[in-house]
Amino acid sequence: MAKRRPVSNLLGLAVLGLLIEQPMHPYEMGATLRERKLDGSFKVRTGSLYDVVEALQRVGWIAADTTEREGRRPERTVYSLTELGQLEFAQWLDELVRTPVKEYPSFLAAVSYLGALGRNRAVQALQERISVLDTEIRAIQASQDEAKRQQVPRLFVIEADYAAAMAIAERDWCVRIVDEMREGTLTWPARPEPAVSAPAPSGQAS
Amino acid sequence: MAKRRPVSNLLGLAVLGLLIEQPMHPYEMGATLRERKLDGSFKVRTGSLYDVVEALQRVGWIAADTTEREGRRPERTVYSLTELGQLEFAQWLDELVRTPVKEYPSFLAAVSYLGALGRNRAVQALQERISVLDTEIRAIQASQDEAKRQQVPRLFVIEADYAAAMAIAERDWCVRIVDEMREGTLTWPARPEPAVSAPAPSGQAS
DNA sequence: GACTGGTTAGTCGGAACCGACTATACGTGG
DNA sequence: CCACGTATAGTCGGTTCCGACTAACCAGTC
Repeated sequence: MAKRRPVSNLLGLAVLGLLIEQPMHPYEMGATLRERKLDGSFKVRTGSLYDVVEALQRVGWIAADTTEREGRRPERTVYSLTELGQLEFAQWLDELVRTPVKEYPSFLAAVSYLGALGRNRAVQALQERISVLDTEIRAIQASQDEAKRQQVPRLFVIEADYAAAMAIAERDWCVRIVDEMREGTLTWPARPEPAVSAPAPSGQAS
Repeated sequence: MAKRRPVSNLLGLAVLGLLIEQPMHPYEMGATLRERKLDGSFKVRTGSLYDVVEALQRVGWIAADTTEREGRRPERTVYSLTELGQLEFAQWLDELVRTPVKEYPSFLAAVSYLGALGRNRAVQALQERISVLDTEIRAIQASQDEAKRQQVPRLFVIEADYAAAMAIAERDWCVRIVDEMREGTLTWPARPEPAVSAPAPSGQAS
């Protein structure tokens, strides 16, 4: 099998992406990511940023350029992309697009135990989620409209498009489930608590 | 603000959910989760399991019951749900359903830099993803049909329903984007490399 | 001209996470 | 009847992650 990717933190991908344009020091990367709203796609944390930069340097995808210092402020180490890093960036990206990775969103976990909430509570909680999602969706769409008005090329805000599509799909699913619960299509098992699947005829507890 | 949840690992939710039915030792929890296919919703790792169980015990949501031992095999510590744990379980669940949490799926990250792949490579990679997703979707639907044939109540396999809905939405989005790229609705910026958003008329780099 | 709040830049230690490992028991085919 | 694979049950140590902290500088302002 292919050896595991040496830098797994996706923030590393963001770093490589930034360094394509120009050399930067870590703090600037963080600031730039926030400016461009990419902190909605990448979990930008100061600590992780410095760790990931070091890791990228260790494997030779980026290299420390200069270590400037203004006055007596802490040093700023500027990094730039190596040729290897450039190749690996494209490959990493390609692989991320090609191959879906198994992830564990918390709503999936919650849905797995939805039965344990009981019908009424489940319906109420789902309705609340729906209304929150609606708000989020409208916010994304508003910012998309704004981008369009400013003639930002769609490719530059395509991640918001994706985010909106997913949020809408989730909202629709919730709506469908709530409807089914209310119409009685989706029924609760006899006893409200257990989520056992097989009654297991051979008792083996003490 | 509300104090941060003392046990954040979602595997803890799964543990609580299992202990509602009956006391168990950690290894059995892992096995049971796998049997019930809940390892598709929760990231079940031996190490994490024991860590999370200890954490749950520390905060008093579960309690160590007995410490049995058969022959000279390692001890099995059996845990059971406390009353507090029962309440917290429902509350946690409720909150997870009510409130969407910001997450960072890797495809969102990839999409954020999709431009850097270049038109042709992006189209190819997306097509590959579409075909993988199609396979996954068919697999889920097959297992859903099987569950129906065995008359498993829908509530018990509802997480697969959700997973399928999300996968389909993602597939559809990818299809739409590929179409737009091919029809030329979604165009590439002049130079293929940079993903800069604002031209920033005031140069400020050294 | 000292104090306050914000920005720039980065360090550090603890918590969480997870893979690799240990060790016993069981079963079964040659 | 024993070697080998598999199931049972859990430990341990290294890496990753991240929040809280340090520390200098700047710009007002009372």
